[in-house]
Amino acid sequence: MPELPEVETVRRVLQPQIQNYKIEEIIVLCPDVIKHPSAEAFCRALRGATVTEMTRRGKFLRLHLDSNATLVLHLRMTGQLVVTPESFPREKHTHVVFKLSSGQELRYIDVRRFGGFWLLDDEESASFPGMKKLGLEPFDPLLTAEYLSARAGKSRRAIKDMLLDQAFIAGIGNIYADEILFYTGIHPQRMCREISRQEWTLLAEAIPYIMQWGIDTNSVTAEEYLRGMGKEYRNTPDLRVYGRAGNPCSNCGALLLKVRIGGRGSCYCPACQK
DNA sequence: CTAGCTTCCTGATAGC
DNA sequence: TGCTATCAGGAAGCTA
Repeated sequence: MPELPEVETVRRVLQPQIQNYKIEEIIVLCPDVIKHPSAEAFCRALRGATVTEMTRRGKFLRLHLDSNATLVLHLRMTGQLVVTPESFPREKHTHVVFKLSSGQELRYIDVRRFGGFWLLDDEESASFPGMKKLGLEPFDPLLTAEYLSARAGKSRRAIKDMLLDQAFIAGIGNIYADEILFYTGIHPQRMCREISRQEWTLLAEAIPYIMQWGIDTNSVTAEEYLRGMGKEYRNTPDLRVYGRAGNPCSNCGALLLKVRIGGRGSCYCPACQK
């Protein structure tokens, strides 16, 4: 599932391939993925618009247009966004195709169809519920031990659950939440109110560090990205705990455990994480 | 405020 | 081989 580092990778790869090109035609193969407005109005409003910039906020991607509107996209679990030559065979779960003035196609592929698009005018953008309540970006200098403990320090929620809360910090998903907690030596089930000042400081440092590490290890060329059809943008071999339950901890050799926290599988080292 | 559940969806995998 | 059951999960919406 794409989290902030993967979404950032998509942005970096695709921005040069869509920036300053016009969307000449839109083909909606599965109207379900158009969340706002209707598929018809979506196509009508987008046709002829030029993409001026591509940005990211949390796990959302935004295509800024020259028409005072923004195309917002969330990949959720299995969404993929790729730019391909027109002649490329269409993947099975291709739901939207944007024909660009470059002659290429921007395609949205999503096996589980959890993701989707919102086309918002400036007014709607400002009040868009999905983005309005997002917390700080991991790289925001305001993300300090003070911010973290002020926002979460009194909560009885598990720290793992809190890290996944997009209103707390934007962009952390299940994989990197586990990695951040392993890095800081904090047990995922610890209540936020039991987290010490020193540990909040550690978290404030680990959150941007692990996110940057994710971006760095995910780095791919446009060719590699296209070869994987927008999937091969993550280097999982380097993950320390996620998906490794039952295997020895890379730090101490103890067997990694898996528990459910807030309905999500959580891997951790019982020896390294207190 | 919070915990806990359900919903959306398909593919991979396990068990028989 | 082929069936069914289970699981994976981001985020919203709901109840208690």
